[in-house]
Amino acid sequence: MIKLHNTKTRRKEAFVPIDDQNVRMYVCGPTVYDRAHLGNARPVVVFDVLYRLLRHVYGEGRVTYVRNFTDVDDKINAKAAETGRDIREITDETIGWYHEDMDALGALRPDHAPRATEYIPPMVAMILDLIEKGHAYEADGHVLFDVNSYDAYGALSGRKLEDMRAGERVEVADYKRDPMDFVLWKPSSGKQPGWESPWGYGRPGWHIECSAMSLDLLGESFDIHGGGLDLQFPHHENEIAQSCCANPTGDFARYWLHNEMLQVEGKKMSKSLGNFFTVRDLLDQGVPGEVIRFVLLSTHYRSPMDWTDKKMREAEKTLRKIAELLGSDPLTKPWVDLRYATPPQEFIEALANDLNTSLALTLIGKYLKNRQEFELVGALRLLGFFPEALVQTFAEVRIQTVDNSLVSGVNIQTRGAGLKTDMNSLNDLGKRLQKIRKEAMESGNFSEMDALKSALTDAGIEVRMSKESIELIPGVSFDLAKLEALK
RNA sequence: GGCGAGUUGGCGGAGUGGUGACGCAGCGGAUUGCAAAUCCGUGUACAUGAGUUCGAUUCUCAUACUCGCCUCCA
Repeated sequence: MIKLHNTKTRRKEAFVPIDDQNVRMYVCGPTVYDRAHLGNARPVVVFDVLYRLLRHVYGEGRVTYVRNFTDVDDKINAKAAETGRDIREITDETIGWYHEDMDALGALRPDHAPRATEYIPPMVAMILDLIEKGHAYEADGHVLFDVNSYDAYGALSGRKLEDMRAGERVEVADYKRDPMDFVLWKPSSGKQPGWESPWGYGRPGWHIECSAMSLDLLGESFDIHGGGLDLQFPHHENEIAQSCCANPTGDFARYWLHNEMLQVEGKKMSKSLGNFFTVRDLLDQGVPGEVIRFVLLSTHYRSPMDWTDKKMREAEKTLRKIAELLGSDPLTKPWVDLRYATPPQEFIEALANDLNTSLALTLIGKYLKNRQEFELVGALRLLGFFPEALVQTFAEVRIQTVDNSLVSGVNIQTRGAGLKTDMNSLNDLGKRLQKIRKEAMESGNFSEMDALKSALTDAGIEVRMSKESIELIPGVSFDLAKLEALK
C-alpha cells in the first residue's frame, strides 16, 4: 500500500491507481535553454524514486511516466537572440545535456519525453475547444483563459481570486478581462518562433502544453502529477483550469505531488547570490552522480533541502563504505547470490510511506553496518543505486605490505575499473610511503613520513595505515595535479 | 500584501499520544610510532505560552522566529 501526500487535499492518502495495469504519472520537465541546475535535479530524482517504486509494486511494464520538454519559451528566444544561434540547435543541445546529466544521477528516462513543439496542433485544438465552451476569449491577437469561468480556480494552491486581484506586483495588460486571466496563445513577430493558427501567426502560452500532452499520452484522467512546489501556482493551477474545462468528464490528475525547494548552504540558490551551480558543474568537479543522488534523497521531498558540502562529504563516505563491502573479496564473505537480491519489506514500506527516502537511507546504513549484503543490494537497486557502479566509482587502490615469517613483500590491489587516475603514480607513492615508513620505524624518526602523508592528504587521498597494510584512497576532492607535484 | 511550509540534541535528520531512531561530530575504551581507519561503549533535544488528555515532542489555538512561492532562475 503506497501512501502519498496529495497537495489537492493537503493530506496523506492511500494511492489507488485508476488502472493498476497502467499507472500513469506526469511530471513537469525543464525549459531547455541551459544546463540543468541542482534545483532542477531534485524533482527528477524524487520522481525517479516514485517511478521505481511504482514499477516495483505494479510491474515494470505497467507504469507510464511522461516528462515534457518545454522548447518554446521566451527564455529560449532570449538565448537565441543573445548568441545568434538557431532555436532548434539550442533546444536540441540542451535536451542532450539534460539527458546526460540526469542519467549521471541514476534517473531512469521517462517512457515519453515529448517536446512542446511536437504538440502545436493539439494545443491549438484544445484552445479552440476552450473558446467554444466559453472558457477562453480572443483579445488583441492573444487568446486568454477566463479564470472567472472556472469556479474551482485556485483550489490547488488555496488561493481565492478575490485575494489575488493583483496588479500590485505586475502591470496588467489592458486586454485582459481579469488580471488573473492567463495566456493560451500569443502573437509572434520577427525572429520569434511561431505557427499559423486561427488567431494568426503566434505561439502557445506556457501552460497549455502540459494539458495537451498529458491528454494525448495519459488520457483525460490519470494518477499522478508531479513537479516543484514553485509550479503549484500558477502553472499547475492553470493546467487544471484548462484541462478540466476542456474535458469536464475527466478528473485530470488525481494525486498532486510537489517537492520543496532546494537551498545551498542555507540560502536560496540564485544567480544574484552567486551560489548557483549546475549538475554538470558538480560532476565536472569529480563529484560522482551517486553522491548527488544520495544527498538529494537524504531529506524528505516535502521539506526544504539544504545542499551543503558537509552532506556531500558524508554521503561520499557512506557510499565508499558500501562499495568497500560489496567490492571486497567474495571468498571472505558468506555465500550470497546478489542477482536475486530483493529489497526488504521494511525498506519498501519506508518508501511507500510518502517516499520516506531519508528513512530508507537510514535502513541502508543499517544493512551496511550489519553486513546484510542481500538486503543492502536489494534496497540500493530500488533506490536507484547500482552496486556494480558503486564499486567502480569508489574504486580504491590498496597498497598492502606483507611481512610475516612466511612472506615479505608488497601486494597491490585495485578494485573496480572506474578509477580515473594515474595508477602508476599512486602505486609508486604507496611503495615510497611504505619504504619510508619501514625506515622510520627503525630509526624512530617519523618526520619525513608525516610530511609525505600530509601531502597525500592535501591532494585528496585518504591514507589508512595499519600494522599490515597501507591503503591509499583517492576521494572526491582528489587532485591529480597536486599528486604530480609530489613526484 | 496574498498563500504555504517549518521550528527535534553541537550539526544533519526520521518518527511517535505513554520505554525519546539513526548518521556525523564529541567523550571513554581496544588497537596504534602518533594519528587515521576499524570495533565496543556513552551523554545532551522535541521554539514559547495556553488548552484537550490519566498522560503531548506528537492533537488544538495563540505568539515569536525562519524559510519558500506569488518575480528572471525549479
